[in-house]
Amino acid sequence: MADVARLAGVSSQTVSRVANGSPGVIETTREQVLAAMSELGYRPNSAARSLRYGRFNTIGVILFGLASTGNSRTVEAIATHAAAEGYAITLIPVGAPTQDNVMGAFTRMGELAVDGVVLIIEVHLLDASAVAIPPGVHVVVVDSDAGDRYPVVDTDQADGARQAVRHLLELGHRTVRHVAGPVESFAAERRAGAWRQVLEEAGRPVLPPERGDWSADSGYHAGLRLAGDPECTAVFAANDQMALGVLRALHERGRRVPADVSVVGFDDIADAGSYLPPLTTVHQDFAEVGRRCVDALLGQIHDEPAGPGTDLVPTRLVIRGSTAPPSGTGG
Amino acid sequence: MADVARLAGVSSQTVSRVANGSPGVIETTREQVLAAMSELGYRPNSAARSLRYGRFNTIGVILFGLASTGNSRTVEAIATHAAAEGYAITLIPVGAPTQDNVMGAFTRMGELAVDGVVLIIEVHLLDASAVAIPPGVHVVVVDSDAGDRYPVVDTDQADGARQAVRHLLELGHRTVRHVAGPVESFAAERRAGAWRQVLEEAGRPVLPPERGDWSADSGYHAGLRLAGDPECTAVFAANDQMALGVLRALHERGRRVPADVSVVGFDDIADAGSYLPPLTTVHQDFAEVGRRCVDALLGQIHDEPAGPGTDLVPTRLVIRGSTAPPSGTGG
DNA sequence: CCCAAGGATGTTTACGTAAACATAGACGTC
DNA sequence: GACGTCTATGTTTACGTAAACATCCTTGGG
Repeated sequence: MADVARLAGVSSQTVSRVANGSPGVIETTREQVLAAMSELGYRPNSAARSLRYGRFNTIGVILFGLASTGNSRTVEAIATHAAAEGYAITLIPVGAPTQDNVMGAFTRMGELAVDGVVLIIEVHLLDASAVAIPPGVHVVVVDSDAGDRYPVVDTDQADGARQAVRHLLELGHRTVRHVAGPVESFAAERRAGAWRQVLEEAGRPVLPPERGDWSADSGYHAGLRLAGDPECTAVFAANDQMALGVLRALHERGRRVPADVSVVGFDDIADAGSYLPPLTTVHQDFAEVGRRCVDALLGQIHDEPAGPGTDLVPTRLVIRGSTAPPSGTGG
Repeated sequence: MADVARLAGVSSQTVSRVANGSPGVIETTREQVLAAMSELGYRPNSAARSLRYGRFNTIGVILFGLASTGNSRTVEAIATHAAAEGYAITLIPVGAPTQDNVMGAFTRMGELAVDGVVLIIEVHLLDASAVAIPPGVHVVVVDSDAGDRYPVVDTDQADGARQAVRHLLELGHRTVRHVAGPVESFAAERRAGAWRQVLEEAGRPVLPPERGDWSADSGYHAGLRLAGDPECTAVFAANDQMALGVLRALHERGRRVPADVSVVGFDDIADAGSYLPPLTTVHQDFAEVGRRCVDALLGQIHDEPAGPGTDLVPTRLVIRGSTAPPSGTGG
């Protein structure tokens, strides 16, 4: 900056004014400064700016991985929306969901140049770790039941699951089997809970859910078990990838979808419409989740008080070709 | 920091020494300082540190979106590996692959607190934009033909495609149809080029490729066109999602896979093994790509000279259930 | 023609940290 | 016991920026 000032024959303060578009710089001077800036390839030092302003204009995102569809799409939405607001995104990956790793992430985050953090990890892991979120760091949590302690933004998991199960019951299925996600996942538990609740309210039998790990492969193995049960005519899988595995298992065992068995997924990932058959599933608006996260965080950063509470983004059932009334045998 | 020093009864320099683990601090003093630090909840200001050191310990990643499987997995690998090296990742999303947007991303990057950048965007867009990478910012490019100007890390697209096409020819197919990715994509062009080359070398007819946009839906439409051609017995899709669409189209048109038509994909995404039938595909090692990006970038940052050149990560054909010799009719 | 007002620009200072240098005390050696 | 040496700690300074304040010049009115 000093070099630019020297070359342009002005003071560094004037350079600063030009760089920030402050008023009070005459046109000819501004042009000289701009010329000097481009000649020297000057670019402002953001570290010095941050030091001066006390802000980083950066949001941290702590997560376990981008592998899961939901995470990567939420992160993308956060990044896009934050960029529009002049904020950058710093990714803080946590290797495996262990206590040590979560602790490590928070330690690192403490040293990180962020004004706020979006947590896309299970908060009970946070509680288990003896690490508190550093005071002064603003937080928004995604996919969690921590609404009593933090501002939470989440898809309305329960309502989505209810729509899925009700759809199957309305088609005439006697009951609905469930392929659940891992117990550690709050979203998985919410979906399973809503599934159970709808069945109980309707007075239908509730068979124990199969348990998967979100992967298509785990869905396949769950599907093989379900395919062995001739009574099973409707399956609600906790995500689309497990639903894909279920479809494969049913196909291999000669059970037609949807003629013999109906299948519903959750997420509405881009590929779901191309499955065999195209998958009926619950659409999640990941972009909206990301957007609300950023808005909530920026609100906090800009000193708007933000207490705990849960902000639920609605879901919508997308009916495709994997669901139909049960065939004659069932009723 | 001054407060900590005052509370511990030492100078700020001693606090700094404790914070950085520098030698020359006696044990009792260190403990006093640590006690004061935790009492006051002190955490170092990374902006000041960056200003002092002239480094940010941060790597920027510029990309179009996380939607594509490859991108999100590469980014995840970059983030993980960078974290292990003490670097954070800043995500710089570019809305759409337009010249303006790319320019904007680079302008923002110029102001960003990064020591280096991984570019996961087509470099010809960069060239088209009248924006140069700011001098002093180190760059590594992924998925590009810019090996003559920048260090490039990439999957060995051509070899992967060759393996796929040769596999189909070796099974006895007369020729292989191709569902290509968008023309703007270097990876798509590389795969298409290798497909054509193998066919020409083998003296087989080269029919015009179908063109998709990576999505399963575009693969579906391409597949519908191919399904209408009874001569078509083997399809090489430029990615797994388009292959999924092709599978669906063939299924709808009553062409069995692999009995009537063999299909090969590219990427080996997690779900590929659960398609109907499980997809034969080319495995890409995204984690390795990410790792090499970080290594190359850190090498540059640490003043190891790094000229242009392309670092290719090998691929591997994964044979599953979607390929077989052509049925009697073909020969 | 002089002075007040206001706009353009320069000067000083502080942000939080750590390197470089300075100091002061302890210890060993002859 | 005096001197050099080493260790623990303190003091000064600079990193690049922008707010706050100071200065200078122009302009217009009396």
